[in-house]
Amino acid sequence: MIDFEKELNSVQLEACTSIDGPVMVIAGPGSGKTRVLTYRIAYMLERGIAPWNILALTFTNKAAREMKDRLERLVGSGGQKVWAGTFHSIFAKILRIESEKIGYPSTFTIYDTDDSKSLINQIVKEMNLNKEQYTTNLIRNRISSAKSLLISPAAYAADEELMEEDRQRDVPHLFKVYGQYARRCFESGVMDFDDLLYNFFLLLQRNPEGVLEKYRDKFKYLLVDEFQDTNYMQYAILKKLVRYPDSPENICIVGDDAQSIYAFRGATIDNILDFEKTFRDVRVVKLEQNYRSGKFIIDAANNVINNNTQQIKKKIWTDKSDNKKIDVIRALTDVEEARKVVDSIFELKNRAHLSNAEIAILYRTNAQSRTFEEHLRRNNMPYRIYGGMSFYQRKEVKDLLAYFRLVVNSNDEEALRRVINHPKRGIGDTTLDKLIAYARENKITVWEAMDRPIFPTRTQGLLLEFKSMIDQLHQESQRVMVDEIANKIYVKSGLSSLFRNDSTAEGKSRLENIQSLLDGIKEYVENDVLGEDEEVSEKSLQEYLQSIALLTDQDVNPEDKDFISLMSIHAAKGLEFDAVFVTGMEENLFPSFLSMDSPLEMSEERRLFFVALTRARHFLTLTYATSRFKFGKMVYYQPSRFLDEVGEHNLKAPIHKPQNIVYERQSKASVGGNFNGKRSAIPTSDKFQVNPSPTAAFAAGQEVLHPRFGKGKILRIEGNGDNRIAAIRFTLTGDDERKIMLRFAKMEVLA
DNA sequence: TCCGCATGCTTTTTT
DNA sequence: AGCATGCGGA
Repeated sequence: MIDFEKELNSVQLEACTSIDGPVMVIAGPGSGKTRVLTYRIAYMLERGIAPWNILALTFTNKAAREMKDRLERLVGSGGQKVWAGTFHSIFAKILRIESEKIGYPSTFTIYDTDDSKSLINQIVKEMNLNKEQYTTNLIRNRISSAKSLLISPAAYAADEELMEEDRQRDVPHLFKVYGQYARRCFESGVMDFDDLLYNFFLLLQRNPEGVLEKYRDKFKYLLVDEFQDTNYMQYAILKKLVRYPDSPENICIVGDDAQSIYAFRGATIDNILDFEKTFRDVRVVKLEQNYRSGKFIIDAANNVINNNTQQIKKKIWTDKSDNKKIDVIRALTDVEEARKVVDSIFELKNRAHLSNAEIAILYRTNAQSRTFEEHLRRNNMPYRIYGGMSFYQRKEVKDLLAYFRLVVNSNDEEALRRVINHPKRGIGDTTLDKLIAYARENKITVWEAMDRPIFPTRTQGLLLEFKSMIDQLHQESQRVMVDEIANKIYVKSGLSSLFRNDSTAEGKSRLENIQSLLDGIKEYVENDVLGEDEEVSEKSLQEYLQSIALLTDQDVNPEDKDFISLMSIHAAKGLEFDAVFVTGMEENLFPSFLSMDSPLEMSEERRLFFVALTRARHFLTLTYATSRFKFGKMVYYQPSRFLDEVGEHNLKAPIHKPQNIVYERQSKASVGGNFNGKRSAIPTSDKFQVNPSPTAAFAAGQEVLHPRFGKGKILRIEGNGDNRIAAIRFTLTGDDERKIMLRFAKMEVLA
């Protein structure tokens, strides 16, 4: 029996025991959020709720694992039966069971970001579009944003506003790329990361009585962690599961609007605001007591976040007497910054006896890790960089995995393209292009095209040889254990002899990586991790692939645990360390130059800084350099505005302000391109805070505020009923007028 | 078809 | 400064 009253403070207790009906827990940093989540589940189990009726969703595998571990410690093995995992992994698991209902094979494979990009490039090439305009990232971001707003290719093409945006960006045919991309994924039996959510939504949408009812009935209690990071689509899925006539609406969302740092990825704070409106009688619990950081850190964090206007009112506080002030280190260059940080780490270790594992170096962009890495290595200090290339993204690992994928799902086009001529077997680009073109013309998959007699005998022979090898392996994979088939694929593919004949240093390290991949598979097979549910128990190659497709580098556990952590602030969310260095505190770097002319993006940067500050338990150091190398060139920087917001009384010493330096104005890159992306004077993401007025309220002559275009004047109104269109002249956009469909627009009448 | 070298481009943040 | 891409030669 757990003594809930003893182990929780009164607010935490309330959050844990209010298990019926909708609950919103606003949890400040370090307020015992994970504790609440796990104790809440434990409480439910004690009350006799079956573990398989509980669904707990997180964003990262790490958070899910931590929740499961702590739950197990609390309630024993019964906790394993709770459905706890990331949005992506849980939905993937269900999709695998129900895939046929949306026309997918149960053997569907998953495209990672690189595969998606590669397919997009392929399509752009096939459509003869100019790739200077149709850049991969732009297209990918647009497609991804569309999906997270549940906009299908057809709906995209029909959406005048999106089409207008694409014309503005000089990519009027983007909708066709989206259509082709979606079709190709579907026909290849693959899903990208977004599809795992998007298709799950479709699954529920299209099968109201079969599937939707089943899962509504199954998941009687929902818990959602980091709710502030959910996007429209994720929230829509949650509502599907919880909102229906006579639903008990047992959903508990946990989040903190002050820690919302993924708006760029489509996460929207509106979800938190909407939650209270959508669900009736929401019980709101605010966890404000911080058990993590010293009082100067807490005060600094509060000072910083108070510079943001829009937020749910709360103030984090601590009763800790920790009296260590925040240190600020100024350096002349990025190299000196790294040196001083390393010096400071030495000092901390000596003076406060910290172990490496209790120290973290954080930065805004991953590129900044390099100098720190060099200095740490030079000083023989163990470190680990998160957010670089994950193990599974290494070329040699991906190559072998691509073979696995092809064996599981022979229609996986990207896997095929990757391995068909690796190792070299005389099937070059020309052949491959022809094959793909033929498949498209005849509306068959590339795999099916391979045994059509369209090539000279020699090429045909090579193709057939390859095809029958994969076919054979596929047959075998049905009978044999995963580790055995994995080894067989490694040998039969020719990769094994390729590596064995490579005696260079890189070759050796590649071989080591392959070996540890194969070892990992063996471990996977032997490790009898019970599936969360009896429905999925048999271990297939497909299941293995699915389990690793969703892993990030944070999920690979190193042998030696005592290392200094280097990571982006985004990656640090949810973590805490005794000593934290927040580096690169410079204007245009943090806050990023990309956020400079948008108040909304600036507040996100500030929330990011808030997250950075609150990672620290005792020692917090902010560092900045007045110059650093960028693309081989020296660039000068000014100290970040955020340094001033911390409050001087929280600092060990006042900030040294450099004088008489001419700062270079940075230019903006024109990449980006999700709906939050930006380019030219016309913003493409919401930049203005708007209180939408009802559609009927608009009339000619009014001054209005549009979330993206800013202030404008309504020249006239055209059409009527649902199709009323306002012709508006916006100050910002510079053109004569813009037509806005009032039914969709979220505009506010100002005067 | 394959390999080597020159060129130009990069930088948010990530499940 | 480093990496991917593209082009030309074998």
